[in-house]
Amino acid sequence: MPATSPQRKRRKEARPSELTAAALSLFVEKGFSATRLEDVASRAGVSKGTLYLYFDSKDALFKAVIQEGIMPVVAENEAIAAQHTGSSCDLLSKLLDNWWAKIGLTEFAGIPKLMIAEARNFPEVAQFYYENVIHRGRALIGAALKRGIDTGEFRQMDVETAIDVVIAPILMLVIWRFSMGCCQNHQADAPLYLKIHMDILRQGLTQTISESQV
Amino acid sequence: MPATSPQRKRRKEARPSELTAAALSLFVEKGFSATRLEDVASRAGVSKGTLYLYFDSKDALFKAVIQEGIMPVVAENEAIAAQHTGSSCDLLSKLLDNWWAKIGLTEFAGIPKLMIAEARNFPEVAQFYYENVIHRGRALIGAALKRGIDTGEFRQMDVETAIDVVIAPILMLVIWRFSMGCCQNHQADAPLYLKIHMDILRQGLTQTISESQV
DNA sequence: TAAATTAATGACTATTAAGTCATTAATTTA
DNA sequence: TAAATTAATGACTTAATAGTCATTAATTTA
Repeated sequence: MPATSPQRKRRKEARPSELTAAALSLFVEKGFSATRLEDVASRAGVSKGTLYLYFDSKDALFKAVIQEGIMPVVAENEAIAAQHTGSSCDLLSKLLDNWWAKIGLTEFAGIPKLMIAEARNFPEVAQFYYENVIHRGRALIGAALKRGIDTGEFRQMDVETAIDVVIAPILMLVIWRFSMGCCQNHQADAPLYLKIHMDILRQGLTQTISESQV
Repeated sequence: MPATSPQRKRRKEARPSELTAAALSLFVEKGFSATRLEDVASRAGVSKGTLYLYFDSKDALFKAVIQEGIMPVVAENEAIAAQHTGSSCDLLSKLLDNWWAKIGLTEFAGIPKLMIAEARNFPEVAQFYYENVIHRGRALIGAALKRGIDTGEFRQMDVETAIDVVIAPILMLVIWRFSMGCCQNHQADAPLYLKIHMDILRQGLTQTISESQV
């Protein structure tokens, strides 16, 4: 009778999510290219061979991380936008708040930096991320801006370009944290940063009385 | 009498700048880590051994690229700020214009993305870049904002945070071009983008009459 | 409980690239 | 022009790491 637990455990169901969790941590910490699959496996408590039992390649592992953790948040935001009634500025605020809670405050906040860092060297992965996250995210902001212009809440503007101006400071905040952030002692105060960004945007986007009279 | 030119040329003076030029191209194209020094050497028309004759390591080669191409532009902008008379909004515009001409429109535009991508894995390089480029650049924008607040041209704001909001869209523009840009057919229209950014900023930063009366 | 199944292993192959150094050849000096 | 100097070379060493596969052992089925 073996009093000790067996050296190997067979846990077919639990492995994939344990592996994607380990992968997320390491991808965010080291980047995609610099993460060694042996480290992912060992953090998940299995051998490298086991990892390849569940994921065909490093690319496949990464796609699983995105599918599991980020795509559901995009879907949530699409639902928020569909249901929203009220000002367009409030809608922008709501979308930002949800993204901040589910991505900005979690380990997933490291993914935008990772994508920017590795997109060119891993075009297939980049394409997947673009179609499933970026494209849909931009469409959401674009629709909110267009809605505001149509109701007269926002002034006329080139929507595609304004999307970038709206998104950029928020992206930079998380990108910074996972890159150059290590160099400065002064870490940006995120809530204050987001408030100031929304303030500048609110005043910058809003139609002034003189404009509306033209 | 050898009619053919010699197989080897000894060109001690020209090698360093030829090597940094080749390095810049490849660093920007592939990233720091993924660039092979053998490729840098061969693009510069020499062997790998020769590269090591002039630069002790990959890190040293990168530092030379920054020192030669980016630090002079930072110095130019410091001079522009020191000499400026006129509105603070115009000063911001001038600084942006010079940066755009010397960095944004050249191969150096790829460096911000590179730094963000590799800072964590190459902390020594990141520290060098932070001290010599980022810190000085932020100080310039911060001084311009403070000047505007002091004269009453801009409203009261947290300067450190506002610096980020001012810089972020411009950084994202070049970061995008060298990363996810490959995924979308619609390349952002840079001049239009910069104009819209300055417009939103102008209105977003400016003190309104109601605020000044408080 | 014996046989069949399959989850898990880790040694192995193949490849890539940083950095070294003994050798070679262009150029300068005597 | 012969000797001394030094710029340039590229084969070599060393160290990673993605992905494979024959073997092992936990679990299920008969």
